[in-house]
Amino acid sequence: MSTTPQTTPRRATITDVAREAGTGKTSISRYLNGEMSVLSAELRARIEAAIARLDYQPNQMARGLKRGRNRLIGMLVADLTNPYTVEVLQGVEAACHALGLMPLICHAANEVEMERRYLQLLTTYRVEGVIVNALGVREETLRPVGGGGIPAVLVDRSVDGLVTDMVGLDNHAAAELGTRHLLDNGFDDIWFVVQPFEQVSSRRLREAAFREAMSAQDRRGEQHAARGHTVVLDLSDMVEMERTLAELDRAIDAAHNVRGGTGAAGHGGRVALFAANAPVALRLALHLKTRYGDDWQTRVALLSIDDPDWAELTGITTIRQPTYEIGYRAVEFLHERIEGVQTAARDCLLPGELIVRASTLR
Amino acid sequence: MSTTPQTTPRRATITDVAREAGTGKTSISRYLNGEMSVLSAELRARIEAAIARLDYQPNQMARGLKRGRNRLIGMLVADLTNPYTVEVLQGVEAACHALGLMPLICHAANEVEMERRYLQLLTTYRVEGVIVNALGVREETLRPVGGGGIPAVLVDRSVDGLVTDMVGLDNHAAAELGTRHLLDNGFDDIWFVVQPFEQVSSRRLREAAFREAMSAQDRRGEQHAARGHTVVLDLSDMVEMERTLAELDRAIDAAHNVRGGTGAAGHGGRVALFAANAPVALRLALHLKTRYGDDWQTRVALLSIDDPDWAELTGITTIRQPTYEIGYRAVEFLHERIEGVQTAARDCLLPGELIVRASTLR
DNA sequence: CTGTTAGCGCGTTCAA
DNA sequence: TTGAACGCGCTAACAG
Repeated sequence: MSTTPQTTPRRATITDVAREAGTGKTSISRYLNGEMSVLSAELRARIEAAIARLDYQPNQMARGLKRGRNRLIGMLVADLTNPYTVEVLQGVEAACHALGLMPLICHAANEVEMERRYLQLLTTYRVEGVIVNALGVREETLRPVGGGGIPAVLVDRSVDGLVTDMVGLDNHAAAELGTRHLLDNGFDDIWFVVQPFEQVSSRRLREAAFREAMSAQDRRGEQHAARGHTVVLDLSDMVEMERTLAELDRAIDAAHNVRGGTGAAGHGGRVALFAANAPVALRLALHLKTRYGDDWQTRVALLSIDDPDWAELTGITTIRQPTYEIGYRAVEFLHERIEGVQTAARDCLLPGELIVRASTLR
Repeated sequence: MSTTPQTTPRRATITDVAREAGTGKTSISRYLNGEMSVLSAELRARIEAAIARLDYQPNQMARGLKRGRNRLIGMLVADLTNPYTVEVLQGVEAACHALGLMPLICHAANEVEMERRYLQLLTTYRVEGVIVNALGVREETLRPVGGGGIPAVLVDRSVDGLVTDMVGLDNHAAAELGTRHLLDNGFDDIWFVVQPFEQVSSRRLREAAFREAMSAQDRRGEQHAARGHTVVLDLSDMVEMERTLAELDRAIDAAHNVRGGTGAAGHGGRVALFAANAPVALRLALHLKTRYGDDWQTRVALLSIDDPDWAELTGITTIRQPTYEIGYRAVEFLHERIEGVQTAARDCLLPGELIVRASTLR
């Protein structure tokens, strides 16, 4: 059965259907748009038959060109590798489905240049709006978007100088939640590990909230104050990353021994790493496993924002983001803008949920 | 700085630019298409200025409508949750970039109905071709595609009765590779765990190759023959899944005790589970962890086709698919078809790579 | 070198 | 109820 795939036999157009049905294009158009009340049953039947016979499917491009709207929206994501992104996408798709929109997914693969190109492309294809979860966009890149250009909604991160709707995690509350959890469980040293801030506002916000929660603890006058540190880990630069991890190792060693411990598990200060997101957490877990072996969790506790599916398997505590809802809300916002809503730019901050697992319990 | 996002001020068209530059549309069109040699330097400068002043961006929809090609291809995927899919996507994107194509990603989220809708939509948007990695499509669904319709390339799975190019893993070799590895490492009982076959050819092929490799072992007359079993695990039906897992548990218990062992680790028959893909492997790992605790790997070995990032963390042996290349090749095939290549339908089977980790070593 | 003309496939008056 | 004619934004064929 190795038939040769044959060449495409030019699709039928509305004109073909009109001729086949022995009528004009207008009637076909009306039929397609459901204006049945304006068509005699007889003509409708003929049109139906003609369409079926020709296997006709209206050209959406042409329709869009005509009516000036194509029901297309762009979804620009920075990293599909991050489970967070895929989960948000589910919400986006569900909402689009409900609202009659069609999402075009564009994956920048963490490359700023790609991002720029896709944004350009979405613009020239005249999508009605875009949802952007981007890495390095600055205000200029998004110029054609938001304010003066097509409607835009930002997800997870805001862009300096760009006034648009934004929806994402309540980063402040989430980081505070995680930090409090670690403090309540008696950790002595906590490292907040985050990727280079760059233009990503959520990273900065999470780190700031972490530091704030750590100093709030000081002022509360707990019996012994825990120490907080921030480490910036660049996942895209192997060499730099290894260097940072080695440095972290030394610091952890020092913390383990500071309270006169022998260095064995549970004898020195208790150490926790607070990963700002799942990719960081994964990298840390892999590193810790390499360094301490399979029972690395007895030496260092790991807590992460994001709840990738391996978290359950590894038993690390996480703060799960309401990803589905984030995506859903983003589309709702965008839809309102497309429909012409003119209110001031809105922020929608959704709460994270602490999922306690074995890793952070005493 | 809570400025109100203002309404879209109608984008400039080619006519606007022509007027602004004091010339005709044709010249603008020529400029846009890089036919510089046919334009006086003076006119070109005026056009350039006009374009900049109006921030003009050509409408791709209109262009596509005119020239009959829009450089768009559809990428229909069944499940973005599966890391395999995302990895393939990377290859697809790279190839598209290189060939000047624009991939529209459509995510069916494992729903056959979604799949149908997206396929329909891609068709009506007149994409030049589609890459399909689908769940339940049958020949009818893909009718508009492949043979008589727009060019199509299948990824990972073929569809009965549909004659098109296909690219994916060499399932037979991969399953055999995994099975041989388990046999060589002295496992006594091996369960091949796979999702319901449905229309997914790769599942069937892998299972068949597993069984074949198991019986080939018999004929080789090894000192003691291992027993092979197949389990179908439906991840989408929680109740059914739990039932199947409980059954599997009992069978494993029996195997553990069969050689007079006490049931303690390492005393009975050695047991391995061979997961047909990553989602199955994850589900199995979670279950085993629940049942046996953190040291579940001392009781049961896990091997999986697909190499998700938690595999390294958990230390399970895997067979990594050449995902990037699969995606890249798929686009190359499709591109050839779009350009009119007429050869018979081709199959491209790429080899998997065995990555041995602690889980399956004696 | 440049502009005019005629569509691409479709929706929308407007008159019949 | 029906259909002819015009135009959406753009490209291509043909003059000048």
